[in-house]
Amino acid sequence: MKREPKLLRRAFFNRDPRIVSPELLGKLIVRSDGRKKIAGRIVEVEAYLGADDLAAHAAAGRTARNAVLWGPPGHAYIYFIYGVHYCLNVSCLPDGEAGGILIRALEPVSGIREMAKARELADLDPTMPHELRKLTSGPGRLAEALSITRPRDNGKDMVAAESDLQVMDDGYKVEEVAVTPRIGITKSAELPLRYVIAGNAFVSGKPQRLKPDFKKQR
DNA sequence: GAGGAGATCGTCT
DNA sequence: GACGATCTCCTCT
Repeated sequence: MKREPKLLRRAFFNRDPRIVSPELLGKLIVRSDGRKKIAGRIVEVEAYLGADDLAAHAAAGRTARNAVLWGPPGHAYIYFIYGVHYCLNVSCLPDGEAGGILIRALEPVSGIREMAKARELADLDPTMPHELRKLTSGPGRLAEALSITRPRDNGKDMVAAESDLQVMDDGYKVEEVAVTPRIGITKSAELPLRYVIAGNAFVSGKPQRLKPDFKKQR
């Protein structure tokens, strides 16, 4: 099933975020740190649109802060929030049109020790599922785990071969996508623009109660 | 287990 | 000068 990860093409992101979001689930975010690869599988995203979407940073028009959202597709838009956290988005749509996808949660795939160190959870036990969740189950958490910051990564091309922050496809197939309203916003809060891999344990928020018929996934 | 508050700063009004 | 696409810790039940 899975194969050697391949870089996504820019054309993948040159579409409406609502189209790209569900397809982005199951792909890998890969941080190259020297020889080390730190990777996580995308299990939760939110689409943010342009002027019509009041919750989007692009809604107020183009500013120095959100310029990446208006630029070419496949680039990293990193913003700083609550004076504490960074969050990672990938720009969508062609140069001149605003749109992006917030990466809200990852399932750790490789470099778990490095993630734990970056999160200052050095004594975390990677064999305990509820401990692993603390690494990347939330936008602020995953940015910290991958050492993503605005000064370092904003505007970075995520589909360039030489980039140290990339989006890749290893052939993983998502079985079921669930769609819900977005989290933590007040404007346009009713729009169903949050996409998650149904039943995945690394989705942010309170751990989902597993249904009795839930088949443990591999 | 649930709920609330504090942290802390860039960005825009 | 206000506030935000969040997380953690603390208190109360």
